[in-house]
Amino acid sequence: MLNSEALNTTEFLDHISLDCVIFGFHENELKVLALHYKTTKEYALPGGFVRKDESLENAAKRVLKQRTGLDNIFLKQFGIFSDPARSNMNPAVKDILELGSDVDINFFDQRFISVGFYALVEYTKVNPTPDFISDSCLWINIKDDIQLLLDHNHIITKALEELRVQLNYQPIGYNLLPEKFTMPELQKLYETILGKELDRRNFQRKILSYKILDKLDERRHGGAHKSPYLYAFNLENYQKALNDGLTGGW
Amino acid sequence: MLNSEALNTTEFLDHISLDCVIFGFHENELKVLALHYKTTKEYALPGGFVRKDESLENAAKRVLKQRTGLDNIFLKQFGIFSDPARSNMNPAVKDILELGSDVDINFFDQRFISVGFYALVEYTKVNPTPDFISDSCLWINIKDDIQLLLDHNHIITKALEELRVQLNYQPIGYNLLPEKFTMPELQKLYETILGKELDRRNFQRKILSYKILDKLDERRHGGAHKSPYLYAFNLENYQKALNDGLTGGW
DNA sequence: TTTTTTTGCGTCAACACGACACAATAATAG
DNA sequence: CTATTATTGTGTCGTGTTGACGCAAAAAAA
Repeated sequence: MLNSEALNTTEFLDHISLDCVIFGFHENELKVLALHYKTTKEYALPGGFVRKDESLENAAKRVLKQRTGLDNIFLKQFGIFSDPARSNMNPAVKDILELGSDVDINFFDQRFISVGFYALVEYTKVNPTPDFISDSCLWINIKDDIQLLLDHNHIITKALEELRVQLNYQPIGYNLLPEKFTMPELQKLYETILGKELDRRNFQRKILSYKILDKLDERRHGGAHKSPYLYAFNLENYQKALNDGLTGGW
Repeated sequence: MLNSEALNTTEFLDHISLDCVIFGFHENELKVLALHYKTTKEYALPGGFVRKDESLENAAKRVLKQRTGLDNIFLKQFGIFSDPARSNMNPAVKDILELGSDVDINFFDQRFISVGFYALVEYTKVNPTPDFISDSCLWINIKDDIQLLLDHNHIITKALEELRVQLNYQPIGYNLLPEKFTMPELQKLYETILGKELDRRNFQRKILSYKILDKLDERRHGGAHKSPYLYAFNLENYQKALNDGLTGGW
């Protein structure tokens, strides 16, 4: 089961790792992609190391591609986790030891400074794929407070804080929702990220004022009650809003 | 001139460096602290490496203390610079070679992933102190477009962008201005960071609405024309605004 | 004493925001 | 087939915020 990434630790820079908080939105819940280790049965964030001729961003994209199958996803570096004690007694080392004597245990047992990235992905497009020390790759619900490896819970908390800040000066949603969606769905996404409820009518007025949505002629049928209109993001204006920011302030 | 930091390269983690963009405000100009190398005569940002038992934040604080003499200054990690090509052909290696054969040239000549921090300091309190490969430590004006080492100009640009973002959801000024200051001085600081002019009266109304300023009974005399009132930051409310954010958005 | 520039304080219309009202739907229950 | 019920589309209204600008007071310099 060992793949080439696991064996050739000499390909990687020492001391530097990265962890990805991959956010997905499904059934009105905010979820994060996690791995479940074969041996210690612990949960962990998908992570990886940096090749000696590779940028951090490319390393993160490589990890994301391997765990989700996706390219071109929204990705942002949001923090660094460098407490010297953070990787002491890393139980994942046990998982790696089980994999055989050809594994460079010295590489995995060193101190790592980990760079945190968060990614926004469309839940249904993800094909969760475990790595060589995991038996599964799965979505965990943020609200479930599942205990993760090392400081990974802390990393998720910090990623969510950054995502909330981002919500205030950038549009969000294109990466998390399907192509067509209803206004209540978009609102639920915002409410879930913010952790609080918003007024339905004021939300619609504000989000429409950004001009990043195209109202379609279609409606979503099948649900009970009045069928809502479908919307799609106007990519041109969305991209402009990403670059210029939304509210401005000064 | 070699200090212990220069000699004991084995104390440091490989591949990881940090660079500090230390902002100061003087004579209505935004400045950045830079080093001037002895041999290559190049300008560079103050930087350093991470001890094997030290967090990145503490390493940055150590560098700041050494270059400015200051403790407890505003410090924020704002980006990582990891392009594999960024430290190729580093001319600073030449500077280090000149310092003698007891220098571990292999340490300095490796690939570095550099973590960027920016700091906000009170100009007059800084005691600029060169390091062992520099003959001077000096303030350079951001507008002067002085050519710096490697990607350091790019790092400054990114730091300034982050500072501008910060301006929109956090108060700024306590770390950059003296204890007492006038409203026009505070406005000039904002205008310099933003790179645009603001309406005097609207600026005052908005900044006062944040309740982070105490208006003093003193005025600044000596300048030509009407003497402006002095203000001081209300530290309690300032700290609250730092934690809670200013405008909110959602 | 006059001039010139800056500062303190204020006004007004346009716009944005929070709270809430009401009619139109659409699946479902009777 | 009709009534029910929860949800959605649209609008209003009072309040607060913002941008643009007016004017008199002040203080050094002419």
